[in-house]
Amino acid sequence: MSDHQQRRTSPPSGHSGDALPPVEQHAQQYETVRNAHETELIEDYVELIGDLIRHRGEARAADIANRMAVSQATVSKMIRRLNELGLVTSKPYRSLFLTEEGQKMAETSRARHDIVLHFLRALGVDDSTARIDAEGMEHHVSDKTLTIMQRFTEQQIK
Amino acid sequence: MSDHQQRRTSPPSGHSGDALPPVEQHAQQYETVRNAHETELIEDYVELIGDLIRHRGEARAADIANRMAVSQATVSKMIRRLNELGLVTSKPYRSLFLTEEGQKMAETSRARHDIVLHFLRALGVDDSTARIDAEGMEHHVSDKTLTIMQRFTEQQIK
DNA sequence: GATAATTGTTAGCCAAGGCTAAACTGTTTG
DNA sequence: CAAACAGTTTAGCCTTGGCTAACAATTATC
Ligand SMILES: [Mn+2]
Ligand SMILES: [Mn+2]
Ligand SMILES: [Mn+2]
Ligand SMILES: [Mn+2]
Repeated sequence: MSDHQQRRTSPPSGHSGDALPPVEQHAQQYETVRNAHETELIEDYVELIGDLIRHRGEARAADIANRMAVSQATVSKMIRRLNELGLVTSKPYRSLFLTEEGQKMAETSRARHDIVLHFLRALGVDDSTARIDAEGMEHHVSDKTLTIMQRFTEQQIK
Repeated sequence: MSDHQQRRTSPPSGHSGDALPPVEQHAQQYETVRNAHETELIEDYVELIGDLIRHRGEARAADIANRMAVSQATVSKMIRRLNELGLVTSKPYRSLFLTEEGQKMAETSRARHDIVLHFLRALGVDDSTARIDAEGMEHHVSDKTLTIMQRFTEQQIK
């Protein structure tokens, strides 16, 4: 008698929940998430730099490190990357500036972040929870959903 | 005349938008996101393995690779990690099983995933967009927000 | 203006999560 | 039952994004 298991057992007929999506669609879900992960940290840096400039007049590495709860070395390394990507300009030991492209990204990210944050609040989530959730969710919300969120928030306010 | 810039310039008085949150709160936003990133891939694997077992009777590495759009080598390596974490059991060249702990995680992840997906649909997002957004958002939605989403979905259905 | 404190950089380490190429095992088929 | 095929594993490579420790530059203080 063989100890091999059958290669394809039939699904236990009475299983609950939705069916699995077709392979291609399922694959696209994960791919989209992986792509978002590649850009999200960049976006958060650029957005924060923009916010610091707007609210404080300048963006310094030490402030970024404090606000992100990350070492200064990590920030320094990331700034080099942002530089290479053409998003910020920086001279050694001086504060940071956004390039045209960086400003555009900062603006877009901030707008999206705000929509998600305001949506969560309109939904009834308390401010500090909303801020935490928005920081992560923002990178995974499609433009379509963003539009719907914005409409919802406006409805609630009226 | 010195070419030094002033170290602290005052904020351009007429800046738009919300104020920056206090440093500690701001830091916590980013920390929470970083923590979520450490577990989210693990959760997706475990959840998918659970789904494959439920819907297909077994979970094989090749199926995971196809559904995740990732190489088999990547899956193989990840399975070793899941093993070390005590989430799955596996014999070489055989299909996968979830441990007690793995089953618990699969169940929790699936429940959370479903709440987010159903919420997005209730909000008016089309199915395929909702699926993509939910796959990323789920890992960044707090329990508090999850509860609110669930209530919202139930309201819409009634 | 010398010294102390703060801020920024560099070097070198690590883990996670991708990949390709090559080897190996299990299953199916002629 | 041997060969071909499909599935799995391993080795080795790469990038990202963390860290610490040591050093360098700037700014503040006496
Ligand atoms: Mn943001
Ligand atoms: Mn963010
Ligand atoms: Mn999921
Ligand atoms: Mn997911």
